[in-house]
Amino acid sequence: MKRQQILDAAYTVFSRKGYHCATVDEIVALADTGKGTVYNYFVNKEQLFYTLIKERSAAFEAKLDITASLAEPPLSKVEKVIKVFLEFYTANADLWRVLMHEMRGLGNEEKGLTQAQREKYREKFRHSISILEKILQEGIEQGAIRKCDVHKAAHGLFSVIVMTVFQGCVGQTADSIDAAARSIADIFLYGVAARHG
Amino acid sequence: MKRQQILDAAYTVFSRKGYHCATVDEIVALADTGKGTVYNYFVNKEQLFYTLIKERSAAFEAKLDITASLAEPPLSKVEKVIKVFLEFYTANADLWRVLMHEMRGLGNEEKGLTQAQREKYREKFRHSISILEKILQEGIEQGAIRKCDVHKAAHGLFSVIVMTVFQGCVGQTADSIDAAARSIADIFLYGVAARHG
Amino acid sequence: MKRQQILDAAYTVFSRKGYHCATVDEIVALADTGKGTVYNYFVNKEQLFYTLIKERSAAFEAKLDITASLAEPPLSKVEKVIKVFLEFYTANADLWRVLMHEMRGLGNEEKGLTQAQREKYREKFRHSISILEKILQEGIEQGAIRKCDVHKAAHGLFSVIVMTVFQGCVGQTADSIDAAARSIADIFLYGVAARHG
Amino acid sequence: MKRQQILDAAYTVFSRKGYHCATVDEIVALADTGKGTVYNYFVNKEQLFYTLIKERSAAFEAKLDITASLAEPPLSKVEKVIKVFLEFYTANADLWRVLMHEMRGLGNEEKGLTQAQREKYREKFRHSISILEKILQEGIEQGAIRKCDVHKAAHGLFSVIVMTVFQGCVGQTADSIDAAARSIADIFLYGVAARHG
DNA sequence: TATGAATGAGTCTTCATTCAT
DNA sequence: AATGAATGAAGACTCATTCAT
Repeated sequence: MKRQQILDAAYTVFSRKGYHCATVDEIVALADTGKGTVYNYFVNKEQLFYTLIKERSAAFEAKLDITASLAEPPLSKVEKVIKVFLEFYTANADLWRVLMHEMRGLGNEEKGLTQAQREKYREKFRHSISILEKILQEGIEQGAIRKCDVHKAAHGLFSVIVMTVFQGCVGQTADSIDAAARSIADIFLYGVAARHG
Repeated sequence: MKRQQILDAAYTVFSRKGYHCATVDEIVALADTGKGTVYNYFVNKEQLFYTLIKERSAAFEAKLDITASLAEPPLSKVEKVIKVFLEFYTANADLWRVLMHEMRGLGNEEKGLTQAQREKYREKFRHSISILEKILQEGIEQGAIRKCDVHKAAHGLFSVIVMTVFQGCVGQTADSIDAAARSIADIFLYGVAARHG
Repeated sequence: MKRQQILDAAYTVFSRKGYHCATVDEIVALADTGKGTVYNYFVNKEQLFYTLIKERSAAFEAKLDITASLAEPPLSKVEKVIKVFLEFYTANADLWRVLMHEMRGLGNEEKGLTQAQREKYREKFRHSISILEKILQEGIEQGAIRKCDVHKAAHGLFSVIVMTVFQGCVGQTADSIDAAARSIADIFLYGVAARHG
Repeated sequence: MKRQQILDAAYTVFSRKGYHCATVDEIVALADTGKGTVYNYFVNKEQLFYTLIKERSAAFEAKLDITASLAEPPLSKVEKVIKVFLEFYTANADLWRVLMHEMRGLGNEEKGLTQAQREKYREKFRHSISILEKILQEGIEQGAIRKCDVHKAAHGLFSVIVMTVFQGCVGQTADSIDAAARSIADIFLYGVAARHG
């Protein structure tokens, strides 16, 4: 119970302040617990952050895998999977923004995240993108998507999704997410160029 | 001279460590100067960071404006402007990643950047995106680009460019940038959907 | 307990060095504690100083009020109250000298004391002097003291007391204080001029 | 010429900020000169301060000596000498307040003033007080002043003068100074006690 | 298990002083 | 003589982490 309180508080504080500006003191105050308690459940600030990310993304990753393996026409599957992404990212936009920043840090091992830790985070993103690749590849094989570098295309799609969210272009309502998913899918699939003929 | 040494060192350290983990001590060590010297030229760490951003982006912004006002077919102008973006962002990827993170309201007013300061940074991005909008709008008027929400489309394009760079998908060579620009323009303009007829 | 150790050390260091030259490091060393501990109990150096003043003067102020309200002949009450002042000021001469210096608007708002803080300190002195005024006024009403501007006279008396202490003219022994009190009272009440008649 | 500009600026800044909060930068800015120039004329901040004190008090000390050796009735000589004090101290109140504070510092030799330096300052005050003693002693010998500890009495008188000034009870006009001198002389000579008979 | 007082390494920033021009 | 860029020692304050209760 205390553990969950701490994780919830950590979610709020990390989201608001970023990894470095978030202080254990603030998390503790919000979690209504003692500072020592945090260190009973988590070995340090970094591992608290990691645990938070892991637990928050678990359900999303499961849903992503399921969506990818549905039997469905490629183009509509693309839109569906975009929606799954948007649902998760809009709900966790702030925390994930923080995560994406911290992942970079070629910084020293002392501050910021450990190199090893960072690799774990990166793996998560790679997994997500590989799902998109798989779907695109499927589409190509079925002739619904034109031949292209699926890796780059998947990356591009992922980027647009993430940026759309991070730029605050999507609301949190189901409708808003639906509309954004359609809009992204439309541009991604058909481009912005005028079609002649 | 010392001023430039400091700015160069700051570029390296901020890029590697991010704004918070970068220490003045490290910048000073790399710049091969005394700590006091930094404070002779810059009022504090934040203003050093800001100056860095401003000086690094000046040439880029000028070039962007010029490119936007060239008389040229819309579609090829899109590709050209994408190239301008890519050239700048690949050369400054790490620092801009840091900037984009700090710009978010994260962190308290004390640490991190001032609210007022952040607004200045945001203005830079707004300007870049407005250039894209202008070009797209031009394309629509000339019938080269299909009607769409230019603001959203510009945002999307900007996002793809930035993300492409930040994901490390582009090398620093002119060839690599050319290829990436073409690839982004291609997907952005024509989408990934197979064209039938 | 640590709190008291810190206050005791702060008393010594502030008394010896003055507000500005006193360093937290030195206080910490003397208090035999860690630097962070100081900041657990006091928000900053200034508030540590203020707390010190407040706690040290509390007992004195209480005693002053009591002495002022005793039923006693005015002239002997004047001597008594002078003694109360001397007892306190001789015991805290160094720290109070520091306080009186800092109270002046000297120094910028950043360093030194806040304007607001200074006002609090000044209030303490105003209170002390008003007690003297009250006693002198009483004396005038009872015909024991000749009519004069009580505010100025109280100020003058206060000044003599404080200066006597600050000039180091009084020892710490009860006898020394008694003698000084009598001497001050004598000159203040009867002047130094020879009386003819 | 530069030398005098620096001394004038130093007077202003030391008076306003106190010894420690005054910065060489500020003095230099006010003196409209270069920082190095200060160190051409004065060996360091402390010696600049000392020089300032010395030059400012020279005329006063001369006048004091003259006044003391005038052939004049003791009581009126007391009032005259009080006036000399008041004239000087009201004109230099802020700087002398600063001086009196710095003189104390039992502080370390590093910051604040040197022990040796402090002794020089103290000597100045001792001299002033000894003048008062001399006048009082003269008065006693001539029967105008009742027998008392002249050292203590001189100290007391000096204290009242200084405090009167420091408390801001005296204006800078000749009239204000005259009035204050008479008032101090009156209380000092005749006391505040009612005279019966 | 829960707590929070204690800690000190690490950070930014200031400022008197020097010295080459 | 005049200058001001360069310097670094020193100081206030923060915060993740520990450990005794």
